[in-house]
Amino acid sequence: MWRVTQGRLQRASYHHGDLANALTRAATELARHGGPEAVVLREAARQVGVSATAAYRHFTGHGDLIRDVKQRCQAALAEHMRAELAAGVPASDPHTEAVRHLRALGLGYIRFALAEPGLFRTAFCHTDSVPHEKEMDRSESPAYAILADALDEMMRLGMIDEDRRPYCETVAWATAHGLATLFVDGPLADVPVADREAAIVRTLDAIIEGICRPAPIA
Amino acid sequence: MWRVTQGRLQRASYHHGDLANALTRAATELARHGGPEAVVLREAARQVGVSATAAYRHFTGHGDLIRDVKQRCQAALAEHMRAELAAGVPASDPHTEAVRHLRALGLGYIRFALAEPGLFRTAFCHTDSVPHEKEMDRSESPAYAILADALDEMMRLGMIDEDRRPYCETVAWATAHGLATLFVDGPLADVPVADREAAIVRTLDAIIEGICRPAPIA
DNA sequence: TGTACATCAGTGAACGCGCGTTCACTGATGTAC
DNA sequence: TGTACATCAGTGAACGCGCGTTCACTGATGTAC
Repeated sequence: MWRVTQGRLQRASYHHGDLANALTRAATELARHGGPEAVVLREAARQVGVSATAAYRHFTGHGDLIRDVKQRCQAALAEHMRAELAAGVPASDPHTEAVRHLRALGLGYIRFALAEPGLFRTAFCHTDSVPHEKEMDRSESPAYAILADALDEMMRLGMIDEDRRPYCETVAWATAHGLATLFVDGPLADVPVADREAAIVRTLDAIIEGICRPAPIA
Repeated sequence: MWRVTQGRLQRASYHHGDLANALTRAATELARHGGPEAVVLREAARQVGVSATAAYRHFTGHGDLIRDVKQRCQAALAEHMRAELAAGVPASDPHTEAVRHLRALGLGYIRFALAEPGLFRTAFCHTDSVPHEKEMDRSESPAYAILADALDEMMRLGMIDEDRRPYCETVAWATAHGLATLFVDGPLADVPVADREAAIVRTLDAIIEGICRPAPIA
């Protein structure tokens, strides 16, 4: 599909063959380095070595392109969480194992945000939502499913009371998300790494306790 | 300073008298309705009824203007939190009162975000940080001080162990911030109001417990 | 009390930029006969 | 096995937009004498 001519990389054929993917990939790379603002249709085309107009054969426009990029970023986040979970050592005690799951997901979330701030910001960037076109259901996200499973398991083990089970996903998600955005994007971006790490551990500890324990406070 | 001539509001004098403030106020109004992207120097000048060039007598440029707007937004958030706290009934029991403080601050944070999404997003918008110009110290924020005081009080009352006191501000902040951004900006923007309210209550409960209780979990 | 003059705070026209998008087009591909 | 032709996937030039910003300017204000 490509060949080197006079020291320059050129397309061998007039037709690209996989332009839609190539554009999305290039646009994702732009997002990686500059966040959602950097996702520019013309620049993506430039990177691929194609005229800007060519993009319109595969996307209805800029909004269509960035939607794809956003989904890739969300998928990358989910994959990172899954990997963090897989990297740990399973515990034999089911209680410990359930907590490990929760902690790994939270840590994976935050680690991804810190490692790939551009992709993270893009995954949650503000796009003019198209009301008739359905938003990706969060229950379809593999990471969300793992989280829900971990919480279900905790309930089955008696670590979470049945009446306190609802909305636990949101509790966990909000905590990880807040931590990530404050450190990546926000006012806590400048705190020293050691403090940041301590705050992350402390926060994950606190939220796990908050989810697990019954409520003895008025 | 202003008079009505032929049914149109016109400046009575060539000099405005308070243009810097007027521009910041107009720009904040833009932020209120459209978030940080809507803070456009030319539009602010238009709203005030002044040429765009006039702004450069009072701001070095667009970045300077939006920095001021951002600070206003942060101040508005802090004020909202303070008001939420003041609106509640103080409890005689110091334990209950300390918890009330924590909850009111969190609730004020989230309520502000939901009531004024544009201002909230602007308060935390990504601005090219000027390294030599010092970022506003968060300990200067009145809301942050109230939070820290509430946590100190809890420690004094024995509700928080001394060794678990550090980073509690971050724990609380992250939770409220995550909740706010997910609901305002993010993937949870479409959940029904009843679910949203329940999730908020549940999350605040959980985080307060997570902060207060000692850790019986391995 | 008046007047010259420096300074301050506005004006309007214009520039350059890069974007998303449209247009009329052309080269490549595949299919019917 | 060739060939006509519809269709697909690219091209390059151009448009309009609104922005931030600069320029040379002018009207208003205040101050020294």
